[in-house]
Amino acid sequence: MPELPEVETMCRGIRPIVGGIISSVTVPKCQFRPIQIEPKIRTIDRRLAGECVDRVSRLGKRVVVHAGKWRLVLQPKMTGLVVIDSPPDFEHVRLIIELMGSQVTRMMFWDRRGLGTVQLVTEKELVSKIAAGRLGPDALSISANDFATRLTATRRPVKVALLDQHIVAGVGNLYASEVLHVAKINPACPASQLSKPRLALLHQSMQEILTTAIAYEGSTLSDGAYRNALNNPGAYQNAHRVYDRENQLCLSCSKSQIKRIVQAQRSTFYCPNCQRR
DNA sequence: CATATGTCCTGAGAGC
DNA sequence: TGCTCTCAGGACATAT
Repeated sequence: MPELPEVETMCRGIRPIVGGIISSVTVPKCQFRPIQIEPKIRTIDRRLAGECVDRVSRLGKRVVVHAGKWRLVLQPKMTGLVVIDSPPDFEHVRLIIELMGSQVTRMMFWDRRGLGTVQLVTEKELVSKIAAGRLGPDALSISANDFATRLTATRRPVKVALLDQHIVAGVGNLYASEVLHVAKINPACPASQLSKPRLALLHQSMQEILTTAIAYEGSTLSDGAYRNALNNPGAYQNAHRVYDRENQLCLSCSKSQIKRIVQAQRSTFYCPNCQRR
């Protein structure tokens, strides 16, 4: 479940490709259903071959590789990884970029479940097709005021609102639970009913947790799927206070057990004592 | 328009 | 042991 911290770690991990000249972009033979790639791989290869990788950036939960006028947009979704040279295995490698003249000569998109996508677009299309109307401001840089305005515009439960990328981009299921626990806010509380001080605290908790999780290189869960670009696990899972801790004692109050509920068909974990309505 | 639900996919783990 | 079933959730499509 790569979310903002995991995707940011991937971006940082593949930065050594910057300065390299792309020699080829290919899809390896694969026993699984191919992932969604737009346009056809042959077109992508033709357009990118010979282009220099100028920069790598993150757009919400997507990795963007800048090469000349082109933007290669990699969306890991559930189990996708962007790695330099050491994927967890080779059977789930979905895309290979070969490079010349950079510190590293290969970058791969690996995806076990194959829900991830790859798109090649121009800067203009990056905005019109992907960012505009689909992605709110980035969770790391959104101001407290903007965050409060956007979040309180919906009556949905605050946990569900945090997952909506139109409102704020980058928060996913795991960090939404973590952030609400630190801010001591009940996940079922309608976003529109949050008080000013609570919104300010939520904003602060969100940015603190995401920043810390980046420093820890993200969370690797029990399935072990998430890895950084060098195939090493993250460390933030050791700092989780509620996620995947159902029936375990709350680390803050030591009085209640962590509860799991389902909201919008996703698990939410919270402490009924610390996060009262 | 706002909100809710269904869908895609593979592999891990539960239960029999 | 080996089978079948359920579940994990990001983001979009479709329904209400």
